[in-house]
Amino acid sequence: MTAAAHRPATLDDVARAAGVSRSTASRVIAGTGFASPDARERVVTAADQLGYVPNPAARALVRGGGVRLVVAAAATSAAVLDDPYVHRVVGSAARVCAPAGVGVALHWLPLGDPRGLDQLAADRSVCGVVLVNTTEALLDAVPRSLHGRVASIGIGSAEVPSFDVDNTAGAGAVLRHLYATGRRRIAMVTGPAWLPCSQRPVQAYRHLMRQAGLPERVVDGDFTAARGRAAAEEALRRWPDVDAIFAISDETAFGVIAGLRDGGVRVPGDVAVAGFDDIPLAGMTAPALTTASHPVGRIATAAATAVLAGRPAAPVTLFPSALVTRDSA
Amino acid sequence: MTAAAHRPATLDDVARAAGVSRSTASRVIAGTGFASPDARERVVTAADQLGYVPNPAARALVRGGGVRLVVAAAATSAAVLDDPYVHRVVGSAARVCAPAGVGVALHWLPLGDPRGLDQLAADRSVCGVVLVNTTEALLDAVPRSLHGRVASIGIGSAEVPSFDVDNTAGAGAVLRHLYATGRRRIAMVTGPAWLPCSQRPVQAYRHLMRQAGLPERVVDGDFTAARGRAAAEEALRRWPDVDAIFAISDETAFGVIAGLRDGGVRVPGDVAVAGFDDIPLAGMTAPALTTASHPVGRIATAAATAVLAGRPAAPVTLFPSALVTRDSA
DNA sequence: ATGAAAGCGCTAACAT
DNA sequence: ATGTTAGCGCTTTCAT
Repeated sequence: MTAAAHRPATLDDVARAAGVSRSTASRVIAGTGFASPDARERVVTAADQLGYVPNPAARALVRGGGVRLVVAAAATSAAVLDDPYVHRVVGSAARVCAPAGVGVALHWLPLGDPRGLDQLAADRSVCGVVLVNTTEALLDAVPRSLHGRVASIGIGSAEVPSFDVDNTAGAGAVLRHLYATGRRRIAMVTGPAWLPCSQRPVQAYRHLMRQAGLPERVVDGDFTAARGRAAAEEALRRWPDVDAIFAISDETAFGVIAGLRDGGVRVPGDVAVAGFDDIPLAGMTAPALTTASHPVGRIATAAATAVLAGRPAAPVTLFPSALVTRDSA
Repeated sequence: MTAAAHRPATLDDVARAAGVSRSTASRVIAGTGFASPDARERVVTAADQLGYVPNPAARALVRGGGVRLVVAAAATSAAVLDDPYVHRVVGSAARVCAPAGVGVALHWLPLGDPRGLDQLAADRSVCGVVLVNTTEALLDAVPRSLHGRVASIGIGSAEVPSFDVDNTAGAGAVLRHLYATGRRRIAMVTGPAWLPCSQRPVQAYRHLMRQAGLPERVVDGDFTAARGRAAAEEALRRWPDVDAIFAISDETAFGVIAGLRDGGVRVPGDVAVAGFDDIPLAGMTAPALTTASHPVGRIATAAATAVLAGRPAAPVTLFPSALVTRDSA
């Protein structure tokens, strides 16, 4: 139960203390194979008396299992390593992996050069990979040897299961809400053009606008608040009659609101603004932000769990996006 | 350079391909010991021809190094495992550890029961521990065997080096700013009472107020925006003449602003509000939040680096807190 | 049901 | 300078 031995106990210590062979001790500790009730009892007792904790590294070595799950984030720059969203994925993964004795590592995959994946595949200490900001090129670059132990938060492929929020439906709900509340000249601030999963809402937007006979007004964004601010100015300049702006991230939406304010435009009086994600602060600002909530933690957890399990997951797992109507739209 | 072998190459493969012994190959790969220029050349060539990547788990096993750095967060509930701040620490740590082949794990240490630390100490796959939300009790519970490979983000002890922002100076700067801009009835919303590092700003507050002959007005907080909102109402009720509120986290500050707004109080006209942390959104809201910026990423990076290095670090490393004056105060 | 023995991939004395 | 040898802590046939 206790015993903070200076030198951590090994399985050998346990076996010796229990008066059995290492093999027997291993069987009962790992819960595999047979052992007499008597032996089992003695091993368990010895183990927690010595404060024994199995060494996952040694275990992984012999089983060929690996001790690290790596979160590989594609991006144009290494700044992605400081991204809050990525950190949230890493945190969730770390939480899921800890009980299994698996640690999480964070790698940057330069956009044009997905060779980093080969390294990861060749590293026997890597038990699996969770892709973030996945692109088609990245998917194509996934080595065969990673099949079955890789997952994508974002788009997927035949070999790489996808875990993602239902962006299309989510964007649709936001847009429909804007329409239902009387907005007819709706602009959209997008995510980075190279990021497929951020294009989906754009497609939904274009589709819906066309269908409703409304003008399509898209300005490029990059998820940041600063860009949102600039995007608002641009929107105001190009389309003075704009009455709603849908930003593809809450950060951007807050930037848009700031930009609108700079331009003397009232929100939601003159222009409604909606975000996407529902970050914790979304409900605290003035005006409180209308947005769609996304279970990022659950998505990351599911992806990491699937990779950890090592068996092929469903090709696509979609998580619901839920409209949250507050004051800004 | 390439070669996505189906079975990842081992050191043996490299040695064989290079026509040398495993030891020689090991020496040149690990960069330790001697090797003739010729041998070195051949090993290097063979290695990258085979796409060889060393197995950190095997390496750790023989060197007794460990393959996981664990971030251990003390808290009253497991909810801490989802905390954005903790995730930020984990993310930063993961980034630092990745090149060393070390993964990061996230553990919750229940407040009253720090025995989890013994487990971590007994786990030979754990190369070190970074404590978050450190308390005195936690510090006392750090097993001797962890000494030299543990660090705290927060308070430290003789055995556990501390990496923290200079809370006292930071709070002082904020408070002085409030005073300099004419505020005289300043209230403070604290962090959780059990968290030592959140008490430091409170002490600074009390000290400064006393020194200036100003009343001390403290209301308990817990870092959340919801609590900030309630705290604002409470402050308004207890001290109708309050003219400034200093919240110990930006989230809380936004809650305070919301609460003030609920009460029909203008910010900063009637009451100035200052936060603490400078989260990304702090500059985007209306009013933009006056706060103090804290290099959380750098702190986490320093702590993880120290643990990874394994040699005793300076007892206390203080990071500067920088006042950021915006609109709210 | 249990033990003996081999080996996962690597490093580090110790020889040579 | 290089190879030989012995493990690191564990699981897993294979005998018994």
